[in-house]
Amino acid sequence: MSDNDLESTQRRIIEAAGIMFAERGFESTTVRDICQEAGANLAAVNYHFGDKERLYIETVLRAHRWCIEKVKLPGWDETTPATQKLADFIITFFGRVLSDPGDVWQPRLVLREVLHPTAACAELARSSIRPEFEILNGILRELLPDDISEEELHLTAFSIVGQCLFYFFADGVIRSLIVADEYASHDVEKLARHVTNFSLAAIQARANAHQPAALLEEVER
Amino acid sequence: MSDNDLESTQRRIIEAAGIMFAERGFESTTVRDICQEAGANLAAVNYHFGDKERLYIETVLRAHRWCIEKVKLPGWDETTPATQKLADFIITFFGRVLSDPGDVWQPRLVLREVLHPTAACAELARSSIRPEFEILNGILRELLPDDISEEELHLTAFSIVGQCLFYFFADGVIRSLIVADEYASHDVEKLARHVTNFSLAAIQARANAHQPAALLEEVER
DNA sequence: AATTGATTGAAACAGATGTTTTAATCGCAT
DNA sequence: ATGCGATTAAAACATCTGTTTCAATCAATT
Repeated sequence: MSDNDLESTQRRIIEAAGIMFAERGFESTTVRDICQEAGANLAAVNYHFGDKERLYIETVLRAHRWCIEKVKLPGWDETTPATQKLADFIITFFGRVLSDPGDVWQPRLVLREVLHPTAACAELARSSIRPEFEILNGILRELLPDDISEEELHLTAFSIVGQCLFYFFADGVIRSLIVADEYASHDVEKLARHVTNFSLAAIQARANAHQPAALLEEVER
Repeated sequence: MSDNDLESTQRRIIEAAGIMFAERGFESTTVRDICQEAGANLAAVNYHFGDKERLYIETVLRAHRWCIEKVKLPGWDETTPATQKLADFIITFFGRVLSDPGDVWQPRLVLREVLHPTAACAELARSSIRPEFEILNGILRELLPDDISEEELHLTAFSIVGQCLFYFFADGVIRSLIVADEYASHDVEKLARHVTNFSLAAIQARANAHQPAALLEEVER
């Protein structure tokens, strides 16, 4: 009954449920499938967790704690350049997006819940995503001109996470658009490098255009 | 019984089904809900369409035809600059992504099917998305250096559509991250302008970096 | 007006799914 | 060994959902 008993029925159920919830969602996953996969009796879910929804909440909470524990940003100090922070942020983000399904299901379940919150976990979804958003905004504030509007800051942040998340939610589309070899060659480092270069180029162009922009207009007149 | 009879039961069922399929997906939408919303009898779906799946296919096919008809790229000629083509592509793409749910459900249903293809419509999803992908690749080939790799071309295309689609699939997240006024101020023109500027800046930086890159390496040695 | 085919309405059916019940079994302290 | 609480097993239950059935109704034609 210990929480750390790797062979306990609860553990096996959480593991099976996590994989299936992450892959097919709450509604499309049946209690029977979970129990069969976990090698447990049909009544085990209700006995150990009360009902299916409480099992789901428990699974999402554990997945969230797992992510906080395992997928961490590296430590920064005051000498770390903002460009490095952005690169770190993006590669960490990709670590979740591209986690192997099946083996590591926790980030996928959390991402699914964040993108399409269940009523039960809506609050967790909000509270888990906001700090990351603020970290990214902080990095971008260092990279962009001081007088940038909050709105443009947010649009820039959305552009970055949008690029990353695309590989998560459009995985099937990507697989059908490019040849198998190219798809297989996608990995965290390569994709993170592309998104970092692409975004930094756009950000630095925006930063450089800030002051000279007025001058250029003068010239054109 | 006419296909254009706006008051026919088929029409009302397709309209109700489209809205609900687009919003909640195939599995989470029940035949009973559709018929109630359409003011039709429970047996109407099976009588007019055979079964629920064939109703779904018919609804997706009509939505797809509607999109081809209504959401079109403007005409280009050989004098149209590639930057303009990219701007056109992005704003057209946003026209689908940000369509008003409820009133205009067709683009959302097609997007949903493209991102998470049902077995029944997988082929349609693939065949409808590939031409758009090739159009975007063509535009990017004009903007990027000639010797760009296919892979980098594709990654750049993914960066652009990823930014656009983010506003589609992460709508709930966005709403919870920014204040209501800012969310309400999002419209097709503004978002398309941001994504276009962001992406063009990144692309042009990449184009300019192409030749000088080797020189810079020389200098560093 | 009568007939015929298409459509609609109401009820029932069959299968799947979450939950509950009740008895059997296991682990362990006494 | 015994008794007891925790766990598991098997079956049944209740509800939901897609589908079918069959009679009633409607619309158009003769």
